[in-house]
Amino acid sequence: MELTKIPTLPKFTGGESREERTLSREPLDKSAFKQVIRKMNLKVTDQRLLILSALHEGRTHVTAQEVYEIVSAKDPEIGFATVYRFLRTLTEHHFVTEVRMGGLPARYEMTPQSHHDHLTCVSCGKICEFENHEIEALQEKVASQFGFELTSHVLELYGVCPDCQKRKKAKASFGN
Amino acid sequence: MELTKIPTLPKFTGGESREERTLSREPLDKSAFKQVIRKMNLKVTDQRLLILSALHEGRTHVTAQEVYEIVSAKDPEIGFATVYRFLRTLTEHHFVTEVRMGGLPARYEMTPQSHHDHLTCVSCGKICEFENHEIEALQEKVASQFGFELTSHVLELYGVCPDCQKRKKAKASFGN
DNA sequence: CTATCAATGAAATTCATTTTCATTAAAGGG
DNA sequence: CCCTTTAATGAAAATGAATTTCATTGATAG
Repeated sequence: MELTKIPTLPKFTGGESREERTLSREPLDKSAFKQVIRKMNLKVTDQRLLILSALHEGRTHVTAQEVYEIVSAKDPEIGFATVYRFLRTLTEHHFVTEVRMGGLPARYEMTPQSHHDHLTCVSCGKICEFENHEIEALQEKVASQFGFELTSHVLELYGVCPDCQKRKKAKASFGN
Repeated sequence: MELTKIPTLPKFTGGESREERTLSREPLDKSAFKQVIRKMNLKVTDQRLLILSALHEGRTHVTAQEVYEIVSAKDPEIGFATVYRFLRTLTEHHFVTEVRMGGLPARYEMTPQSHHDHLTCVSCGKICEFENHEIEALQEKVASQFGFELTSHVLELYGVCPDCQKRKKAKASFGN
């Protein structure tokens, strides 16, 4: 029986301030980014290198606007459309994954090596990532029962995080 | 062990033309719609009754634009904003469920009595509905492991439907 | 029947996203 | 290294869904 993978400290990637963890990936140098761009048959430009490094070093789940602000700090000449276009291209080539919730602006993250889904607090916006092979297996099973070849899925759980549960209880008792 | 519920005929709700099945609910009369509106502490208007009947009789997963066109046919005076506003209100009160896929316009359906998730064909847009209690149970488990109280979830599976698989194979062999 | 206040319709607005187009610059061959 | 080709860029305009505004209309309680 496969167990749900639970990190020793829940990966709360965010909080009231919408801060998220910074990624601690192995440092990818410029030439690695160039490889990525060349794999897509695109020309290597400073703008694209900047965007990739922003995605790589920055926090996960950034909006296009946020990426634009990050790269603008290093090169004020860079255009918004360039960021948008490249994010779309990266998404189409699956180097980046687009996450959309409700009608909010799309958020982007480097496509994670190990697939994960999201558990989001409806009260404060915290995002926990999780991975559950049992659920994945059942999804495959459902698809195959309908004769589908599964290509991808979106699983977003919404709930109230422990902190917000406490906060609500505190407020409730204060109110009485 | 709970089995995935599979209808005798897969509920293919759509096809190339984006047609979807019409619902065969027990006929709700006007007074039932009035009840729904009154439950929300809203005033009963002809427009709202029209919108409800369009949602009830029409196909599932309609866009606001489609609802507008349906009700326009019966009452050309009706405004787009009225449709939008009422769909939002219905959604907030959980009488209607909003489904968003990618950046496409939101689609609405009467909130299903038995919860179901969607299996969508990325090639032709067909939507199959399914229900899997094992997956639901595992979702609860994951949430509780993070200390969350689960309030809702979105599970969308994407794949290639049997028809499109055949079509692609046919095209491939024709090409050689 | 009348007053009150929500609901409506038309149009304007917002905001994310996408496209246009003139200019700039990457990459490959000489 | 220079030139040519063609893609990439940046600014601005365009698009399109969603939302809001506001003057008018109409539902409902008394």
